[in-house]
Amino acid sequence: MSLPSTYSERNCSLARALEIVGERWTLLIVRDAFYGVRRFGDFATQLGIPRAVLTARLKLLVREGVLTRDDSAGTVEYVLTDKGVALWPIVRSLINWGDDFYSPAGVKRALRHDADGALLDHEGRCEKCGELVAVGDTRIEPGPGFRPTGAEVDPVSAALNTPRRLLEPISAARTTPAG
Amino acid sequence: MSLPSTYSERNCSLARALEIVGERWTLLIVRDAFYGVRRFGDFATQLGIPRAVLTARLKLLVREGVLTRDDSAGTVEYVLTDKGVALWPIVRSLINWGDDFYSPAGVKRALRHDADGALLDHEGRCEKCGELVAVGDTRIEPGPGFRPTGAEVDPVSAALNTPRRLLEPISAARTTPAG
DNA sequence: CAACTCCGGTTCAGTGAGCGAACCAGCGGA
DNA sequence: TCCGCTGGTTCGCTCACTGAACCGGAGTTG
Repeated sequence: MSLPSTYSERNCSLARALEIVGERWTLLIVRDAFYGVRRFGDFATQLGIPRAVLTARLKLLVREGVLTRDDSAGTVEYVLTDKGVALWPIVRSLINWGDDFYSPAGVKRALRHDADGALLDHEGRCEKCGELVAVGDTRIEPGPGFRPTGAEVDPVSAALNTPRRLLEPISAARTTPAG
Repeated sequence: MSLPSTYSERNCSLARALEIVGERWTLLIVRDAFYGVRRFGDFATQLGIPRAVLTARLKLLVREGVLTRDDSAGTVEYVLTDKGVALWPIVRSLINWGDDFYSPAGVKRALRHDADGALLDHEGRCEKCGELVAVGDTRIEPGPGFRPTGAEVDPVSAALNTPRRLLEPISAARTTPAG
């Protein structure tokens, strides 16, 4: 959020957190990272974000240790660190609030415990086994409020609208097209 | 966040939520509302936000049903609605993340179950009784990471740095000064 | 009733961030 | 050698944020 560095209320961790993830687009980038997006171009097309802004946000997130920039595999990959994964409760509660108040037809994307397929409650617990479900054990899939746009021919969008586990890279969907 | 209204990814409740609470300053205003701030001038001085921006944010939050503007008591009061109180998990998880990664000396403000004085865990449960603590039953007080700035002579700041329950208005602290 | 104060705003010029579209460079194949 | 893919950078334009001054109604005081 780049509040003035002489920000008066240093004693609030909320302000500190917002300096990192409070800027425009940043949490949407993080969300896509949870969904498995890892490549610059995929973030750009999925979000429709200006590429210069995307560059700036990715740089900030890497500098702050939320993402790592992995260059070793020939293609650049941006992957969530543990610190980034720790943002999941924030992302989840924002999704829940949006679903509760702006999606009368039901949740747009349902979160399930991958092990037993049961839905998660608002605290992130499995409604069947009561377990606190880890991010990697969470499956996401279109819910009753989902509205297919019909124009998702690109493999990345198609992969994102298919039931899959969080953090699982979608790169596979690109290199091995569905057809 | 005022994403372009033709925002491509309508199927994400996160984007919808960020259109309301993702703009600069908005979540800080909501946080202060949880802390008991209700008056225009108090928001302005506590946050150091430009008054024109504060006007715009309050208007948006009232229009969206997060706050109500109560004019009946002679003075204008902005109070959280149920929809606004439902933002608490978002605010709490942001505070937790900020404390975890940017406050090595410990939490800046501790959240406790007012009934038994025990701390809350990251899910908002009382560590002693295990109960999911409602917002109004939460007490907030300076924690080990708190750094007194020493210059808080105004009664509002003083009240905010004193153990007190969430949502309890600080108006009392203004009309009945401590001395 | 006039002067003063408090308070919730509005106005306004200056600036910086976001925007979109074009451009650039390295690399791997054909 | 040419081509296309990919991860960026460059560059005007616009618009929201900034800070400081100003405004007007409601008490209140002499």
